[in-house]
Amino acid sequence: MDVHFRKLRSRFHLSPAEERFIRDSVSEFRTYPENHTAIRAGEELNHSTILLSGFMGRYKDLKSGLRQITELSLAGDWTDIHGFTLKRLDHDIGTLSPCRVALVPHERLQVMTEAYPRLTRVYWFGTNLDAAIHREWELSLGRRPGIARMAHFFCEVYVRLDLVGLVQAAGYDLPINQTELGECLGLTPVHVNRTLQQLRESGCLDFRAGRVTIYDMPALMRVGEFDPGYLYLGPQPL
Amino acid sequence: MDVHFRKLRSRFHLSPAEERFIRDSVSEFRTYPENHTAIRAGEELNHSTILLSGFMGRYKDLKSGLRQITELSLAGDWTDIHGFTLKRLDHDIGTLSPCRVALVPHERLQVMTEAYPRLTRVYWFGTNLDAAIHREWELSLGRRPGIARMAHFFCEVYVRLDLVGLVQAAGYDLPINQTELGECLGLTPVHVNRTLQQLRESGCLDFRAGRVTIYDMPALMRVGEFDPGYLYLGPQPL
DNA sequence: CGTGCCCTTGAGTACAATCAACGTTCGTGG
DNA sequence: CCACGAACGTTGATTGTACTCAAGGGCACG
Repeated sequence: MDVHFRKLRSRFHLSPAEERFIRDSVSEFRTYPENHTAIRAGEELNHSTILLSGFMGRYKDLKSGLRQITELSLAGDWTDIHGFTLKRLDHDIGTLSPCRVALVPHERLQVMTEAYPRLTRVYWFGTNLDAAIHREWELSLGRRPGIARMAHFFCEVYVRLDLVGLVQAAGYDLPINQTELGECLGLTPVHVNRTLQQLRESGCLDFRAGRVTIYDMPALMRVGEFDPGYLYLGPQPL
Repeated sequence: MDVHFRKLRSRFHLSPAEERFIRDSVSEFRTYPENHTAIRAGEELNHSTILLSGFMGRYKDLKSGLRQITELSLAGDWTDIHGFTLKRLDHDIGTLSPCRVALVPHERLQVMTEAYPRLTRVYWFGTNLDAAIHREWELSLGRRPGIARMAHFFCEVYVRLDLVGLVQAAGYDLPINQTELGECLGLTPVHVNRTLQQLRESGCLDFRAGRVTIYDMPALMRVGEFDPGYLYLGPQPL
């Protein structure tokens, strides 16, 4: 759970009572294998999930089989706290790697909204941050060319992983394949491959075998026109 | 304000006290002209806005001048309640037509989170619904071909306007031009024009002079692969 | 040592962008 | 009242980014 509080504390001060309330709210820990669908669209929900380690994603599919990942969940994130108010999701949630999660019953979140208004606002902020990430991806998918979209994506994941100490000197682990990367970027696997080669040749970045190596972050940010404002980093007023 | 409560009541029961609290929270009514930027990205916020009539949008821009509209706000919607927790936005908010709005100070929303937990959950639901719409647009922008994207868009607006009685027999008013439609769909104006012609020729729909006329809704839904599940229509558990 | 998964490459295609011009409508001012 | 300009819509020609189809290569694992 520490990774969750670490992420929270990067933006907000939490009282001991608030932190204790959340710690005491976990009803169960689980481990999921790679490529496991944890929640299916439409299914009735009575708990939400905190991702402790690994990578999960939100998936939406077309009948044609084409699939879009609409957001990546990283260690420390709620994967589905929006399910607390929505009660069923409009998308699947699945793992991209083996994952460890903590489950929190919705009754506890209900109690939270009644007894811990500040904590409620903190988590409301969290879902609004998710929406901000969705919007940035809409901009990428709608308007950025493939290479900028990809560069922007790697910048975002860099910054978000850095929040929880998962960035090392020259890069980070991202255990997904090129097809899944394409599902994030709205590109076919073949085109992902060719675009990756462009980024490699430009000397910005390498991505292979689930490992991102960044050679030139400023250049990468320039290519992706990356501005982290939408991630609301650092202490927030609230 | 009635249009706002009408939309709320389509999904939730509101107590008289809750409704009164919101009515009493409006500090000001305003009228904006067409094409007015009401909120700029990054600007510090101390109120949120309910759209009473007209059409507004959330805009994100690239340096190149390309622009993406990430969501449309319709009469009855909060345009920026996410600003309550975020305190500044990652996008501009502007009008697509002349608009009438009601402003609610953030102090009142703060009080709401402390005294009206159920109302808080209702509005939290609202921002989660916004995120669901963002996700559906990500799917459109990333994976649907232009014509399906456009058909899907017109279906969504149809359903959302219908909620507040703004759909007439054969269609609805949508006072935007082809360039703005392209900014919603991630298409250039020229391509929007050609795609519209395809929809016209197929007999599904006509869009001209700010008016959408639907000739064959089932066909339109088929073209856009539209399933309204993501709009969480009808009474919600919460 | 296959077999399957993933990555890579090549050739051809297509959807959508770009560039450029022209038409229509409408409001405004001479 | 007509001329003009601006905004918007339409069309044609051309280009290019990204997709499709197809095949081959590397590597891990049973």
